[in-house]
Amino acid sequence: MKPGTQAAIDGVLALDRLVHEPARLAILTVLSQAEYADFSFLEMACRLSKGNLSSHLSKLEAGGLVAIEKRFEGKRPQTRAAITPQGRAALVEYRDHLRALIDEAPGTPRRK
Amino acid sequence: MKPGTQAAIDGVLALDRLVHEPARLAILTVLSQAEYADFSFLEMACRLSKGNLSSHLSKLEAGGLVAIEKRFEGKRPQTRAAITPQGRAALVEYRDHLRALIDEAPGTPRRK
DNA sequence: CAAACCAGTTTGTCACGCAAACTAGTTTGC
DNA sequence: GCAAACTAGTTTGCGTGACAAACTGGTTTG
Repeated sequence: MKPGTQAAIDGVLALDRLVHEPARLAILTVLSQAEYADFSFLEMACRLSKGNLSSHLSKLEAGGLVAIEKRFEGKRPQTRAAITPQGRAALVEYRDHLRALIDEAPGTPRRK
Repeated sequence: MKPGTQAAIDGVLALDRLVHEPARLAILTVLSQAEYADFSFLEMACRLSKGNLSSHLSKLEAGGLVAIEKRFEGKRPQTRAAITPQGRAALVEYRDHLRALIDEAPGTPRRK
C-alpha cells in the first residue's frame, strides 16, 4: 500500500457523522448563507419532508450546531433556525477535512 | 439565497450513499490501490471489526462495486476482495462529485 | 361553523452500523 | 492424540438513524 494511504483511511473514518449526513449538510449549507432561515424555507430548499426536517433540526440543535427560535409571525407559529458559531466551525472543518481527503486520495495528482 | 446554492444542495442530496458511508469509502479506497486485498488486510487497514467488514463487503458486492473471491490458501479459507470496474467508476464519480461540491460551496473563493 | 389549510411534532417502520457470539476448521502444546 | 488456542470469517442481536405517514393545535376561508 502506498505511503499516505493509511492516513487517508484514518481521515475517512474520522469524518464528523453529524455533518456528514447529506440532509444535515444541506441544512447547514443553507444556514451558513443567511442570518437565519425559517422552517418552510428549509423544507423547500433542502427538499425534505416536514417530519424529516424536524428531526434533523433537533439533532443539529442537540449537537449545538444550530439554534432554534420559536416565535409568532402574526398569529402563526414560526420556527427559525440559525447556524451557531460552533456549527459554522464544524462546517468549515468538515469541508477542509474533505478537501484534504480528496487531495491526498491515492491516484490524485499533486497540485503545485 | 445566492445563485448556485440550490444546485449545491441538490448535489449534496444526490450523493451515492453506498459509497458515502465512511467504512465503505475506506474499503474502496484500499481496493482502488491494489489488484485485490484479503479479508485480514482490510480488517487492519480499515480498522473494522470482522463482522462489520463482512457486512460492508456484502453490501458492496450486492451493489456490484466489489467482487468477492473465496479460495484456499493452503488449507485455510481465504476471502479476497477486488474492486470492479463499476466500483472504480463509482469511486471516481463520488470524488468528482465531492470536489465539485466543495468548489462550488458558498463562500469558497473561485480558483483561477 | 364546517372544511380546508398551515406549521410543525410524534409515531411507526424499515434499514443501517456495529460488536458479541457463534461456526468451522487448523495449528500448537503437553 | 487430544485438548486448548488460534484463524477466518458469518450470523445474530441491539441500539440508532433516516424517513414518511399520521397526528396535533391553531387559523383562515367558503
